[in-house]
Amino acid sequence: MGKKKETITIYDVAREAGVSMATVSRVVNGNPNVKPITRKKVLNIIQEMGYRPNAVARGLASKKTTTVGVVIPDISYAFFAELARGIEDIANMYHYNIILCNSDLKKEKELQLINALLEKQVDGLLFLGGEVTEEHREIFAGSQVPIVLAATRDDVDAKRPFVTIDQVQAAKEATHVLLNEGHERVGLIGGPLKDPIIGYPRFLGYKEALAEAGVEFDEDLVRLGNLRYDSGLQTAKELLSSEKSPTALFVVNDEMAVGAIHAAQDLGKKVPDDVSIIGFDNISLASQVRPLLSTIAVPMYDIGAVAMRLLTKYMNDEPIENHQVLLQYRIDLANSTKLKEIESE
Amino acid sequence: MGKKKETITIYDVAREAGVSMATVSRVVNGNPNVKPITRKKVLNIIQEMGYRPNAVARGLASKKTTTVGVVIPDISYAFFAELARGIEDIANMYHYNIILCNSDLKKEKELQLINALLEKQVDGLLFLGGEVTEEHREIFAGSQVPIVLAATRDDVDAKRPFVTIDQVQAAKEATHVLLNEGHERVGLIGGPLKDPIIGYPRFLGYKEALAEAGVEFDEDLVRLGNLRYDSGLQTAKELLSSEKSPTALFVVNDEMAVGAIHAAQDLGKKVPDDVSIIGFDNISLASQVRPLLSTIAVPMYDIGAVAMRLLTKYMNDEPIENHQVLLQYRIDLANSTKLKEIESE
DNA sequence: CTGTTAGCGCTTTCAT
DNA sequence: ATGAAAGCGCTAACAG
Repeated sequence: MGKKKETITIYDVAREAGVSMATVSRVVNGNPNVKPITRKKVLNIIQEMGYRPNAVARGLASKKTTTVGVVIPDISYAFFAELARGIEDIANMYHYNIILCNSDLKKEKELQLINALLEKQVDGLLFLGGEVTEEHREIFAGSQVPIVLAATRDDVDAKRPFVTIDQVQAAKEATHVLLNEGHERVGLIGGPLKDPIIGYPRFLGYKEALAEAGVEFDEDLVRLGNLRYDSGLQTAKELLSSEKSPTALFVVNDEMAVGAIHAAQDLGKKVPDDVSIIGFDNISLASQVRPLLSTIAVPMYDIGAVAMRLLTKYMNDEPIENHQVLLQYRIDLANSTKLKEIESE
Repeated sequence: MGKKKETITIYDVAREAGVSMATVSRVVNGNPNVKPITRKKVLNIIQEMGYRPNAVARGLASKKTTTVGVVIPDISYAFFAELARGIEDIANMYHYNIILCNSDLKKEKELQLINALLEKQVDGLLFLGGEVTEEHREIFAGSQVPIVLAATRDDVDAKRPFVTIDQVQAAKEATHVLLNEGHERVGLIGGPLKDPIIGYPRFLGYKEALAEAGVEFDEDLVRLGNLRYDSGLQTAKELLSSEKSPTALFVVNDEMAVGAIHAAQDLGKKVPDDVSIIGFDNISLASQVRPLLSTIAVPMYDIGAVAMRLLTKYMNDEPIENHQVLLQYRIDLANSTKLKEIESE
């Protein structure tokens, strides 16, 4: 595997080309202050010798690595994979590479990963999902590099930049879609309530919508899952075969929502005739199920892209208007709900 | 965002602790040749000063970055996301970080990314998907670091390490599942035939199975898609509403296969009663559809994990038995086919 | 067990 | 337009 080949450095190129290291450096970095003929000569030697600049040495000397760290809960989860794609595309566009780390939402792992990334001298950091605790803030504060939150926010540190959507509002609107269909019993399949990013705010939106509609909150119509398909299938089965089975379900993410659709169908119920279901996220699965899932369309790719773009601005000291951005979501009514028009509040 | 803070180095720690840089370095790197009391003192100073080792400087001095490059077609594609998770988990376990790059299977982009990763002095490289061309081989050969292929292989360079499955054989077996049900017209929804990783070998497996069964290959029963759901939906609709509509379909990946299931259902056909369908990959979608999709279960996570583990062996000069590994796949018969027992050849 | 001393390969003033 | 030289922060012999 080609071991042991002596590495050829900028010094070797300089010697062969009969110029100084500085000049080779200028050529490599596209500095215009090089006579065209010199540039050509150097370029030729570089080609001949197969010289490849050492980015680590460059990083040490210039204090820039053109690498950003990305801490993400789980890349195998469709929602985050899509987000990551947005991040990487923009990073690539600005000539950055990303070091991708899965945190599984574990605080200790998050902290350890953030530290490791800072040690690697990333030029910036994107932190996704997971709660921002005091320990996070401490590390963030001690870091020299810009850090942007994506798909989450820090309610304590009011200054921390972020890119996400208004979770509570979106959840409220999703619930209203069902309430507007005239259901008496609108159930909820939620996520863990300690989860400050999904579980809690979407639960809150549900409750607020009920309150606004003057419908009493009924604990018996609520089940909490772990955001995975099986969990949606399971909890929906419970709910739909319970005594006061809801005739409409707000499920806080698509994966569980599709599970809920199948639960209903397995119980012999028609969706949306017997039970209306609305999800949240708009992952591709939402359009790969029958009936097509109505859902809150979260601009996942854009959240990643915008967050990365924001980060590049910090890294290049560009002027920034909005340090904290709430992206628009869309209510995407398909065939798992009855109403076809978007009701505004 | 905490800019401008003077960076504190190993030298500062050494001074404060009244020891040499070398000793601090030893402490930081867990070198046992340090008197416990000295270690403790240094550790305290490190803590007090909030010293964070600079991995870039370390990388330059030690010629090791504990970072590996990963070139992957598209992280937002479930198959690769799962693979990436396997890669990252093992990388993490061995204290490596991964730089993740999407290539979209574009040759030029692949080459450019590989070069960028090598410039960044990654300790190793994982290359997934995409054809390995002569230009790839040239760069690989000129590189100093180990390079392992995952989910693909190089049929020209017989020495290039890889971890994947036997695509042709698996496709053959998938087709046999359908043939064994006694169908006269077994159709194929394939991928691009120029794709040497999925499209071509799985097509080959299909043809070979027909040949073995003494069934004549009929071009009219074949459609090629782009591996995405919509494409499966579309091509299956064509095929199933054509004159000699097949009564069984081998679809070369799950996403298209689920599209095919829905196409059949949209046409009022029952799966598997009117048409049997078998997919390939076993992404989570396969178990999130009704009927549950029968498929070739590819150990995606394991391919990533094993490839990464193999790479660590190269990086640490560990002895290696198998430089090229074909992982086992499983035939996962669910409800989109009729037969419930695995037929061996 | 600890310190000294060279670099690692490149960028970056500062001269010229 | 080009060169000389001083680091960047750390590891790795080599002494002692």
